[in-house]
Amino acid sequence: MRKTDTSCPALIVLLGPTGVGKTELSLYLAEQLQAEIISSDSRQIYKEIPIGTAAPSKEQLKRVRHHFVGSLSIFDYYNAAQYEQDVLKLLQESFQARNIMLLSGGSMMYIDAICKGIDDIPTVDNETRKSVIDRYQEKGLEYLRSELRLLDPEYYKIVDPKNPKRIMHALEICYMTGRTYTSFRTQSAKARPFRIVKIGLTRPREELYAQINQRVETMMQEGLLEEAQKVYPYKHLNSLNTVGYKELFKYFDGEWNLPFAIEKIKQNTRIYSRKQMTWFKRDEAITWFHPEQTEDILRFIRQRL
RNA sequence: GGUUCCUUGGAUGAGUGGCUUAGUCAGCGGUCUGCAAAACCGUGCACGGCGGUUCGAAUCCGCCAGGAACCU
Repeated sequence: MRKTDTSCPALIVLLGPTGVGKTELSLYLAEQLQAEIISSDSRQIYKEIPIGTAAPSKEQLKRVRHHFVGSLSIFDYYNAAQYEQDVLKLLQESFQARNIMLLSGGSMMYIDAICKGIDDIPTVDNETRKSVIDRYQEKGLEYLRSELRLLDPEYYKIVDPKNPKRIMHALEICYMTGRTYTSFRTQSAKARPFRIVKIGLTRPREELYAQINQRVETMMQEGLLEEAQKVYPYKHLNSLNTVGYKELFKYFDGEWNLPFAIEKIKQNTRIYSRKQMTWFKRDEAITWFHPEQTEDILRFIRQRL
């Protein structure tokens, strides 16, 4: 019954750790399925850093229409909730002309934002953000915790007590809205007006690591160093708190030599890929394939359309 | 040839005669609802070799091996 329900459009989600081979496969699938690609990559979205984020090349972008690749500047503020809104809006329009779209990427939280939704929490304004950061720096984590215990005892009980980011965010919301952070948390997935088919790409660890190491070498040949040099003056930006850049910034700072920095890029990319797998593993809706099983994947998708 | 010093887990690096033996990084596992390629948590692995002293040594002594500095 479900497989013949063509009235409901489908979003194919192609996910997996960095370097596993999503980009190439996504092009093939999109062509076969006549779909457009929505990138779900929190860094490829910035136009100034295509090399180090392994964004699709100009040629690849020509083959299939892409969205959210190079569409922002590193100076823009962006987050998963905005991404959710933007993609939902795009999907609504796209599904009028076609029945299938392909979401491809590895940013765990961005993918979940589309598939499950994010709670409706107001965006934190700059003053609030700054004041909370200041308090943290002046008075420390312990102080923030005691504040949270007062303002939102319920969240205080479950929050990771050593993670400043989580505590600060909860406080930002409390200060800004005068309500508890808990009151915004629904902890439930939102319904979507389209079907979601999740395909995970994976490969044996040695294989993935070899691929990652190789890709870093390629990036260097393609000019990663120059690209990093250009954005070096803005290294404090969150968008540049990114593997491949933060290591080269240390090289520019004179802290590391270049070969060491390159090794670190490889290592940190491997670490990142592992974290991605940790996140994806618990999602039982994902069907896993090796990236070379292209025909199996295509068949799998078609069975569900 | 002589004198002195060093030798700790994959890397780095503290340390004390016993109180199960640091820390950091990597490795491995995990958390995750607003900067997420972020932030955070958990965890295996050792005291160069052989003897001796001692109730007990990685910590003291001897010899051996490897390394460093200085002297003739």
